[in-house]
Amino acid sequence: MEAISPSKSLVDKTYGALLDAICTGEFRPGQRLGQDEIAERLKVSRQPVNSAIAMLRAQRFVIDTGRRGVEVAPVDAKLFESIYQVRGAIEPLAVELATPRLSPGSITRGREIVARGTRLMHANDARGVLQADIDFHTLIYELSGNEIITDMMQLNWGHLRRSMGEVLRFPGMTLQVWKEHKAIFKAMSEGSASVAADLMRQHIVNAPRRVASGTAPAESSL
Amino acid sequence: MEAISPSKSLVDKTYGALLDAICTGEFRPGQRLGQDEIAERLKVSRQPVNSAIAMLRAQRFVIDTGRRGVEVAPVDAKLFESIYQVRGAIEPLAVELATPRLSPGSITRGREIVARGTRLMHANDARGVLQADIDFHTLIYELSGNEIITDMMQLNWGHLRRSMGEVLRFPGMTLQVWKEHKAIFKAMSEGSASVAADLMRQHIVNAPRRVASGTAPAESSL
DNA sequence: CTCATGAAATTCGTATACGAAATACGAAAT
DNA sequence: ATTTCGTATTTCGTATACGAATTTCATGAG
Repeated sequence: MEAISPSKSLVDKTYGALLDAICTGEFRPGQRLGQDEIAERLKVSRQPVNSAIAMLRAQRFVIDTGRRGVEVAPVDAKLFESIYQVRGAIEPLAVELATPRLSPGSITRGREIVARGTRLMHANDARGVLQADIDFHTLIYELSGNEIITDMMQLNWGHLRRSMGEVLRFPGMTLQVWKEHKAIFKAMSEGSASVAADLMRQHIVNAPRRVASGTAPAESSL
Repeated sequence: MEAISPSKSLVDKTYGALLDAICTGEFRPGQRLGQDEIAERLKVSRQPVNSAIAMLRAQRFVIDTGRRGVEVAPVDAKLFESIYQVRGAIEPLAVELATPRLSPGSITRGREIVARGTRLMHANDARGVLQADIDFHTLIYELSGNEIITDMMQLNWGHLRRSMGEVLRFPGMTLQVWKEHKAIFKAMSEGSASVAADLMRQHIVNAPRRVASGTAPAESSL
């Protein structure tokens, strides 16, 4: 027998809906979030909306205006940089931990994700590519067996998706990304933990440069 | 004129009270948390309690029983290990980032914390020493200028405080800790970022061993 | 005596209600 | 015309109310 209907609470569903709207850019940075309006749109009462907003505030997806209510946090270049500094430390660790724990099944899964990402990239499906990117890294987090990494990075990907939203219009620039993903996973499959970790380190160093050059070639970058 | 009373919301105050009770061990692991009971004790309605519990659940301080309500999450050795794996990657990074940003004022603050920790340790004030430990590392997080690090580690310290609660009865074992803190901060003050980072790395490697040997000398450790 | 069954009591999730605080708007005074 | 003050309206935070689901306890059958 299986558990029936996960049927999450309205708070969780509201939280998910708001987070998604923020990350996809449906809610613009700086936009004010009115509880009544959200409650009406999602067909729930204000109570779950209030709880969800409290969680989003604790995670810096919305900020207090000091006055009344909250607004969507700005897409902060400084936050983006902070996340990549952290990723530079965490992702190689995740690779190191995950490599000796790879099972045949997870190797298959990883290859599938890489194949899917590569295919969607050639199909210019930017949104699908981003999802595959998230899936690839999340697989490694989970294989690491370190739930703190999984939790932390899931939050961070929420912030990253916001920044990436601006980048989605520049497909093709992710070509190199999936070559690197493939190389990383190959090294992991062969049990070369430290090699894979180094490749991942370089991958994370390269990533923000690609984003910066893709979005604002003239700017001084970050 | 100054701004008066920040006057946090009841949700925040309730969250803080519950988190504190969990971290200090006033609420034992596995203990069921009834909303009515908490609301009555804190003299608030169930509504802020409900919101606060939703946040604590998202942060794994309480877990769903699958049945009714939530209970305090067990103090998990696996979680403890996970946090130290993450700290091993993050703390040296924080030191690297913080070192070139040290101001004369922050150097003074750091020395004060080290002096206080050392003093309280000799006074066998275990709780004060733990607070100084948190203060020391938090200072570095903040000096790093990376708000992601600050946020992540503040959550992790919540979990760590729970494990440490068991260790507080073994003062004296922290003697080496404050020698290392002093050395780390000395290297930082001299601008030797990589040296300080290496010292921090070693500090984090040593820490869980001290805890394990202090609490359960017979056990196989973690 | 043990286990199953059902009703009563708890307790949670969510909706609604209410009071307080802030904003918006208009009128009056300079 | 601009600014200032007062009032009306909006909106949030919190309290209370209500329905659903689960637990508990008692009663009865095996």
